[in-house]
Amino acid sequence: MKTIEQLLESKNIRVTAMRLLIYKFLAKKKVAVTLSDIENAFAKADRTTLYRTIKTFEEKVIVHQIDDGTGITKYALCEEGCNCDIKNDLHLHFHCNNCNETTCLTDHKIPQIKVPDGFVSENVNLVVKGICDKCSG
Amino acid sequence: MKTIEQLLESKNIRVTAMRLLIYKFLAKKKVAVTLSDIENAFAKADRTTLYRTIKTFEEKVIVHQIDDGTGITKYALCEEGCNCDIKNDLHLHFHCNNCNETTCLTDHKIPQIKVPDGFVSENVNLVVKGICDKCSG
DNA sequence: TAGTAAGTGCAATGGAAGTGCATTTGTTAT
DNA sequence: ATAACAAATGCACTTCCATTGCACTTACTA
Ligand SMILES: [Mn+2]
Ligand SMILES: [Mn+2]
Ligand SMILES: [Zn+2]
Ligand SMILES: [Zn+2]
Repeated sequence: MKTIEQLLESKNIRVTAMRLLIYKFLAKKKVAVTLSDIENAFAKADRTTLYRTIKTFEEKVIVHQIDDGTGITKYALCEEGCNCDIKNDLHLHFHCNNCNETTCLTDHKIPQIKVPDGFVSENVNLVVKGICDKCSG
Repeated sequence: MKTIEQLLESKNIRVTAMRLLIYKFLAKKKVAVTLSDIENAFAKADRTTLYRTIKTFEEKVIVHQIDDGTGITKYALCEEGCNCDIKNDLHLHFHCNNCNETTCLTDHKIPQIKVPDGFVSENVNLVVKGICDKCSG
């Protein structure tokens, strides 16, 4: 089990207070977060810093981006050893129409999708919408 | 085979010049279009009119919206007898990473997706990304 | 410890989406 | 046909998220 510091160093980005805080925030959350979620959590920090931090995390494959169709991009921590950099996430995402939260279903892999002749599939984005476990209870 | 006029009337919306033009534009295109594609095609018309026309078409299930992950919503004509109103499209969409065009694969239906216990699936958005037939040739 | 590269904060921009209201156009009833 | 009404259009404005330029500060490294 790596520390966050070790993780950041292994990705060749500097360890800063802000990055540690944001990483911990993401780790604590069990659902994907928007930039404004982060802004609300760190009201004292500048938006741009938070924005660029998350972009750096994305670039270094510490988080992955999720487009759940709400029009607002969300982010969630990557699994260790994921290959978010090659393909998009192989796991699927669930967006709750009730609480509006988006969850990584990390152990639900996306099935093989057939495309017509001439088309080459490189990656697949799959978002299931419905009612999440917390809301359906 | 219905005329466009008959189609619009059957959906209880008025036949106007603009609507006919936009419908024909969509029919001519074999790929999904953005609002600004339409704006470019009808530079003389007001943006709002185009916007509201496409929203009306969407509401009346003449077009369906496609979120291909580019951040810009696209639209494409519905098939006759589709049920875009109930679930999202059952067919899948292909986004070309080369030409940036999005195609309806109308006869490629989305497979059944399993979700964990407690989650209820209502609809599914599936976008395959890669190289389209025109670009892979 | 000086120099350099990276990170942060502030201000401004841009694009897409959406709304209020006045005007025009089409439909319907007299 | 014409008045009355409803729907469609055009213009102006707004909001929200994403993104960038530049100055300043902080962290690494020779
Ligand atoms: Mn995920
Ligand atoms: Mn489609
Ligand atoms: Zn929920
Ligand atoms: Zn292509």
